[in-house]
This record gives sequence, structure tokens and C-alpha cells, in this order.
Amino acid sequence: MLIAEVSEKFELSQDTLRYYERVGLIPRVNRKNSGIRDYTEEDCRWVEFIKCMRGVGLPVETLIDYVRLFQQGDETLETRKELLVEQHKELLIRMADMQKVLERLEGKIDRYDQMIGTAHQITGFSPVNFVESKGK
Amino acid sequence: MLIAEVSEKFELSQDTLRYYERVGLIPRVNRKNSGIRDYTEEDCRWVEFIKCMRGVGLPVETLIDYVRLFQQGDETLETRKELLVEQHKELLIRMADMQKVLERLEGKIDRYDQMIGTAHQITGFSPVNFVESKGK
DNA sequence: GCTTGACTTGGAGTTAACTCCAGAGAGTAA
DNA sequence: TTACTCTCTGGAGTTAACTCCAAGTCAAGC
Repeated sequence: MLIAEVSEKFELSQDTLRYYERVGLIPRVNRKNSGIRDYTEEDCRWVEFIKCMRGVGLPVETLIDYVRLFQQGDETLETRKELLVEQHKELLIRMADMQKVLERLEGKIDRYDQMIGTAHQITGFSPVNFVESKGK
Repeated sequence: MLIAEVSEKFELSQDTLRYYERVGLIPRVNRKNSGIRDYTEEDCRWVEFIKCMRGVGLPVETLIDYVRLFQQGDETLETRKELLVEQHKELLIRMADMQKVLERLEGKIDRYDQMIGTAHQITGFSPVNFVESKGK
């Protein structure tokens, strides 16, 4: 598979694909005689995996570590697992934070709805204290 | 309240607090005669709010818009609400993505557990296909 | 009056993660 | 052969969001 096809398939620019390979986010892709990249199915799976993980913000550094460990073979199974467990933990924390913000936004939106509904009656009422001061 | 106290209280560097104000992430803080910032409770609430929103990745640009709209008064209530609704929507999307990744990581971790448990029996078994090829 | 420490401003520097570019080579089409 | 298209590499440039720095001000303590 040529880089143009992989780029199309995963909606990643060719530059990004080359960058991923250069920094070690995916293992080195084989070249044809002419030096042109020829992506295998396996390569594509790596691309998809990395795109997915980057998509939710796993750090490039960490993913590079994972790929490096992977290439070192079975001795690193434990370490790789621990790396994944750590990332799983981080994700959980971030999702909990987001859940909190989600609820906070909902509260704020509700209050805006109320204010908009009665906006003409209560002129001079400061939105500052009403909206911002709740749940300091 | 002095900048040092606010910095301490919210665990944001003084530079970050000044930066937030400079770019409009929080409204302008009043100064004493000597020119030194004197944060009110209201200012602190803004700092907390912005820290919280930035913490889950809402873009600086968007939050600046929100603050700007806020300062324009009641005419922007509707717009502000829409902005919050949009961010709420985005958060939901991101959380759904993260949920998927969470499950994917769990699957991967399970497979690593299996492999580690039987690592001595199955020598020569390639982790590449076993771990990476599932659920292409 | 002088030193010290916290604060000010404007502007430059940093970091992460791409993104773009110049110059060159290979393969195909006329 | 010439032109065109796709790709290559190494390196420079960009963007977002801080982070650091130099030079200066001010209030308090000695």
C-alpha cells in the first residue's frame, strides 16, 4: 500500500505518516527498491492504533516508548502491560474530570435558560453573581 | 488578594495568572495605587472557572470569547449559552472516544495478562499478531 | 537613606506535535 | 527524450499555550 492510500484511508496527511514513522510512533515501514514506502496490513494496524490513541491525547512520548518496547520482544511484555495500565488509569482520571465539567456546564446552561426566559422582567439583574457565583 | 496568594490557592504560576489576564481568559483585575493586582472574590471565581475548563481542554480561544461576551452584558446571554452548549457537545464526543479507548486498553491488558501467565510455555509465539491484530 | 523582596510590564523563549518546503529520484505517458 | 506525477529526505516553520527574563517600581525594615 502506498502512502497516498494509507493517508486517504486513515485521514492522516502523508507528512504526519512520515513524521509518525520518523519519531518512532510506528515501526519502520519497508521500502520498495525505489525507496518508496510499501505499507503492509500490519503497518496499517499500527497506524490505526496510534491514530486512535493520539486521538484521545495519549502523549507521543509514551506511545513511542510502547512501540520501542514492543520491538524489543517478549522480555518487555510486563513493562508494556504496565504502561497500558498506567495510561488506562490516566484516562479514567481525565474522564472523571470531564464528567464534572459536563455537569457543571449543564448547570450553567440551565441557569442561562432561566435567565433568557425571564430576561425582560428582571432587567438590571447582574448575570455575574447569578451565573458565576454558584458552586464557587 | 495578592497574586502570590491566588497562585498558591489555585496552583497556577503567577506567570500563568498574568497570562490569563493578558489574553482575556479572565476579566481585568483591579490594581492598587502602586499598580499591584488586588484579586477580588469574583476574580478568584473566574480563575477557578478557567482553570477548571482549561483542565479538560476547552480551547483558550473559546474561553476568551466567552469572557468577552460576558463583559458585553445581557445582550449576549443567548450567544453565551450556545457557546456552552457547543462545548458540552464537544465534551460528550471526546468522552465517547475515550470510553472506546478505555475498553480497547482493557482488552489489550487482558491479553497481556494471558500472555504473561503462559509466557514460558508458548515460546516463539509472536506477540505482534496476538496483541496487535485483534479487532483491526 | 539604603537594601530587600514582591510586584510590574513588554517581549522573548520553550515545548509538543505537527506541517511545510526544497531539491532530487523513479516510473509512466506522449 | 521530455514532461508529469508521486514519492523521498533533511530540515525549517508553525501553532497553542504557556514560561521565562530583564529592567523598573514600590513599600517595609534597618
